[in-house]
Amino acid sequence: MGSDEVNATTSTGARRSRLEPELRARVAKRFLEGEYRFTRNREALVATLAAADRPLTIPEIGVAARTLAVSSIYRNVAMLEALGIVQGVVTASDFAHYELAEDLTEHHHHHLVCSSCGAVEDFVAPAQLEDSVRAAARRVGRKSRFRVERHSVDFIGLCPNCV
Amino acid sequence: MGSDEVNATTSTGARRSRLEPELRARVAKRFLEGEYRFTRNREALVATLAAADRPLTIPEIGVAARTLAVSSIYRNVAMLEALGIVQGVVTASDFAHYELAEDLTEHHHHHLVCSSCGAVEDFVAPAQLEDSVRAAARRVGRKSRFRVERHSVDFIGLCPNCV
DNA sequence: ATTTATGCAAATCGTTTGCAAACCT
DNA sequence: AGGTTTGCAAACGATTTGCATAAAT
Repeated sequence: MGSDEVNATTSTGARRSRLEPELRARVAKRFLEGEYRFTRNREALVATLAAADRPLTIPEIGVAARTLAVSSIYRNVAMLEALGIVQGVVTASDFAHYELAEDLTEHHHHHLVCSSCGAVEDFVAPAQLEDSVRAAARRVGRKSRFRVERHSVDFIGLCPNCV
Repeated sequence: MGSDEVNATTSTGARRSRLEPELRARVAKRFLEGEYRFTRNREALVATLAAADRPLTIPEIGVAARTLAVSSIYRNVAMLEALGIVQGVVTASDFAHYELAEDLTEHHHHHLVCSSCGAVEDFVAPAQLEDSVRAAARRVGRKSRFRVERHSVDFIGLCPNCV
């Protein structure tokens, strides 16, 4: 079916970069509140996600933090997600994608999802769209028992590589 | 017009119903164009999805079409997706969810996705939201090489069952 | 009669988990 | 020390696939 290649050498932004102090402090705080340790590996994982300009898969994270065992990446990503530091992005890809939570990045955005290869790109929506989405969310909250926590607006189509 | 439905039917909402003739004809046409056979099992599968008011998982489809082997459901759903009859819905659930394609249902809608249990409900968005989304989609088409085919607006949160 | 669809069971592969050694405070 | 974290390998489970049989045209 889907040839779902994740070429990890594409532009994922900076190489093994350090975490900016301010972000580092905020992440460290959440770790300590959760009574977890802020190890070098975990810092590298967060730094990798912070440096990327799009959600990354576990294999992609593994390339950037190659000292870390794959199983540990899975474990850490799950923990980071529980701590609200990382957020999963669902796509049709074989691999799950992860990105930093928005309250850490201060950068509300949405995704362009390729229906062919599952690749994900970020994009920032016009203010008008955000206003409409928020209004609709409030309305759902009024009309049903579903408690809306956040929203996602995805544009699904074909990325440049898939024509 | 005024009623955007947030139908929360019980977990197994689909009854073994027959396919309405008009829809049946349109689906059958696509099968023949694809040189596939419109078997009783496949008709039952489409009927099950048509009768549901939300995207279903493969196990849920299996309950409604219990004569069909699970592997055949997977195979048929994949084929239906390739034919554009069925559309996958990505959630955090362990199971993929599927629904009839929108050009068959004539019923454009979006989803409330439970972040806890992965359940999915349909909801119809206000016209204003749809206008904003379409405008943003056009803008993406202009500003990038990504070819937008469709969009999805999901509200993620907690369903009534998950408090 | 010939081609396609189905059922069954085995294989696949991303992800999870158990456990002993390595690590942090 | 007393705990947590890590690596390794084995386990897990949703989905896929090979092949012989059944059904459709």
